[in-house]
Amino acid sequence: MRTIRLQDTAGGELRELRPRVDGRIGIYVCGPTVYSRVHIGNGRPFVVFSLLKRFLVHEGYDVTLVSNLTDVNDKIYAAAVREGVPSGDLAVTMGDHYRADTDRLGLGRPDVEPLATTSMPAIIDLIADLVARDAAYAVDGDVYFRVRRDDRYGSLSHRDVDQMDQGEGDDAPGGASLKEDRLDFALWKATKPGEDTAWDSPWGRGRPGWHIECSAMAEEALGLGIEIHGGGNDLVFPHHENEAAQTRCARDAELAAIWMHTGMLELRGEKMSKSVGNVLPLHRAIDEIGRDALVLLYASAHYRKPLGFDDQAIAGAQGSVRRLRELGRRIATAGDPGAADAATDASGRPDPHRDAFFAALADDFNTAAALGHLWRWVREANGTLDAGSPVDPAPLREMLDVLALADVLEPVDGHDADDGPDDAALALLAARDEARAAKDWARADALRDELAAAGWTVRDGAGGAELVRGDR
RNA sequence: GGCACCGUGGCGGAGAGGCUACGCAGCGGCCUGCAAAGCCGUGUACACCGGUUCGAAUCCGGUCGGUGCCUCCA
Repeated sequence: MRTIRLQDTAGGELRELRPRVDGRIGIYVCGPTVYSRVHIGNGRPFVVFSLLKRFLVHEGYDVTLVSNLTDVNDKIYAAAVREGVPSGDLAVTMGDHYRADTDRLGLGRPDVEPLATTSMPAIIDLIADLVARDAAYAVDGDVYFRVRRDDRYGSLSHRDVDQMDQGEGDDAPGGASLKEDRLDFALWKATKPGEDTAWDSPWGRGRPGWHIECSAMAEEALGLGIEIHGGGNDLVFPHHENEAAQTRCARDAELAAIWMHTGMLELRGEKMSKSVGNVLPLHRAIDEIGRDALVLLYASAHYRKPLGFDDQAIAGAQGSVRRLRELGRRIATAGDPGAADAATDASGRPDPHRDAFFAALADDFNTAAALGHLWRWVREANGTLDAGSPVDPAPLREMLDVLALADVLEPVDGHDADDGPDDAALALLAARDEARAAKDWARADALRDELAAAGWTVRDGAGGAELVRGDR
């Protein structure tokens, strides 16, 4: 196993990944609040942590990826009222959409996907523990977390509690606050008129606050000191700060060893978010861009950096996928060079590009740098093929597999069953061969145009002409 | 205002004191009847101004511009 280092938001520096139990890694990622279809910005953590899991599995770890769905919350109530449906129904519908949309990414599912609504016992227990420890207090059916009780509050997001306190703004727009301190936040909220779901608790009927559910679900699924806790960097404060504080005060232990945060997607230099209105829904992105190009696009930037999404970037990713496909096709037609170990080339030498690829991933999961090495491999392979030698695709497949892109090497190219040229196309090709033999270039070119219209690209090679599926 | 961070060639995007990735697009060449594909080559790229250094895109200071969070947000 390689030494793997990841940037920890709390420490602000690279931290070595050290499993609590040898060979086992737990990852908890904050998933979406299911009140509408997810967009490609929401998709980034899903992709990043799914790919990270693939990499860790490749490295020999037994990985458990847990990602929750927040299915009770103000936004869901509001959206349900707008649409005139029960909030529980809306959450179920949108949860189903979320799973279906992310399924289409082809990255598999997280191992566990807990729901807030089915985690109530753990949530209530955790709140009760906080109350018992005096880190939380109940008022009129609400329960609040006593922020100043946690002397390390602010350590994750690098904020000073006293400075936070100086901010302005109204605390409770609708009325007087029940909080002892304006920094305190709700663990449990008494049910209000207009809210159509509520659960019994020692403090009365109500529902959990947003932050507490993650502390409870994460601990329930993975225990304390989770190797990696992740999410978008817009969750650092207050969500993750609060999660960390809750667990710390309830358990005298840290919830996570490494806090990993993904950067925002940007459209025209602005964060993509529903409130800005510049969103591209994930399912539409998959339709329009293509699953492979989309995954490649996510992988093309380091996960912590902002990633610009524009037409040229999308076209670039699509072009890259085409090149990969083309190489896969060339390798397949060139024949089997004899199986070699994935870590060595066909002649038994170590494969430096493959090694550099995985080393880059071990260094703060730098998929962008890793791709750079993959492309060098691609270029060399093409050169080998140009020279007439076969190429062993095993190292390439190994690299692409970690990025969930190995399917581009499949000769069948996608899901169409009707692979292979039909008789009509083959007849046109034969006619063109004749015309070429007769040096009737005009006729040969006309036949090539006909083939193109039928969706076939003619490729003249040393072994004669062949037909390749044209680009859309 | 506070905290975190960013400004790299047409676009995307690595890197982080000397070796100036990579992809897409462009241009030139090889190959080809012509193309396509591939290969080779190619671009005054590191916001600006100072400083440190033998040497800075990389370090320090400042300036300008931008982003995120500080309220729900991946």
